[in-house]
Amino acid sequence: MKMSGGVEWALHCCVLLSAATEPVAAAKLAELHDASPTYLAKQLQLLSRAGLVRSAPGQSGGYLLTRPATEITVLDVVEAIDGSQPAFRCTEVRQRGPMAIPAERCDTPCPIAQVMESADHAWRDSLRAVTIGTLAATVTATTPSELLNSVSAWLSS
Amino acid sequence: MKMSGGVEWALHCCVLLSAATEPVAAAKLAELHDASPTYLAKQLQLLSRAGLVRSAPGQSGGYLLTRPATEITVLDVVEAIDGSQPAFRCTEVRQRGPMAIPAERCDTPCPIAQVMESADHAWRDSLRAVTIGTLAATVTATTPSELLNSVSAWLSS
DNA sequence: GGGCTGGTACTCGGATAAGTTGTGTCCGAGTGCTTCTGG
DNA sequence: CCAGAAGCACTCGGACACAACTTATCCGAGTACCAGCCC
Repeated sequence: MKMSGGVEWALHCCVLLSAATEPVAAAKLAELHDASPTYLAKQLQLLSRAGLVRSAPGQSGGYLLTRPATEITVLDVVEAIDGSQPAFRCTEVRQRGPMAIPAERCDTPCPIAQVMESADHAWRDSLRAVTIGTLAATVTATTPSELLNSVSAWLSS
Repeated sequence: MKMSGGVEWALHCCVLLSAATEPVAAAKLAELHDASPTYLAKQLQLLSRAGLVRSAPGQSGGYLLTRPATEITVLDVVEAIDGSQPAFRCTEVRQRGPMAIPAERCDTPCPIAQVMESADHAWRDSLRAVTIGTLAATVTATTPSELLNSVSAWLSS
């Protein structure tokens, strides 16, 4: 039960991109977060496939959000990186072994799977309630403005 | 983001053990669930270490629940098998890279970690709300009594 | 006949190998900027 | 001086190795039951 480590980097990138007006190259994002440039590039490609960011090729290219940050939920990013499949997958143990229950008598779903699905929904709802915009607002509120300015200045360099 | 497959087997075993009065051997549980005997044995050992089940050695030994099924939550089983660590672990990206924020200025927790922790709590709360007893009651209510009887008869054989 | 002792067969427990998924990396295709040349 | 086109440097994109973890397995230690023996 371990989430991909790339999720954290992807979220940080999205928060940063929400404050950027020009495309930011993957290499810059990687250097800023002290991450593997090539590996973070892979995560950005996943975000691009999910339609959350748009890549701008060329010399002064990079990545940019496709939507306003307030319309991108944390769940969107998590599912883009980590996949949208639930953590628990019922293998229908009931229908296996010497005491197997025939499939036609399994009209009700396995209660274990139900519990897991319910928990998964609760988790996803919690992540869906927060947007990248919310995160960015919290960051700007709790970080000294001088630091924010130095970061944007570093990005332009 | 994938949970250990052993969780499902462990939960099924606990539900079955909640209805057992005599110790049930790991080999029987494995055969009933059509699982690897040795691998399921490992899961049972994890449950034993967590104090959820008690092993009875000897010729007619096996496993038995240590507490009433109504006092064992699904979360207990999940954490016993899959570990109690949260799926997301904050690596404090803020304190890394050229624009690192000094640790002494990080008085507020990373908002990303906060969101993830909140979602994790929601997930755990959902799993904690259901006990093995609840699951067992659902199973007995939705399964024909003849099948339940044949299972207990098979266990005694 | 009852109690004790030794043997045995069964159980669990930890230490030990393969498969699969994440992690990290590399090089090729494509595009926008720059510069040089010609009018 | 301006327009056009070629060159170039930078970008992203997908295909390729490495590592960690989950999965699966084996063999050894320990214990309750059972049979035999002694009292």
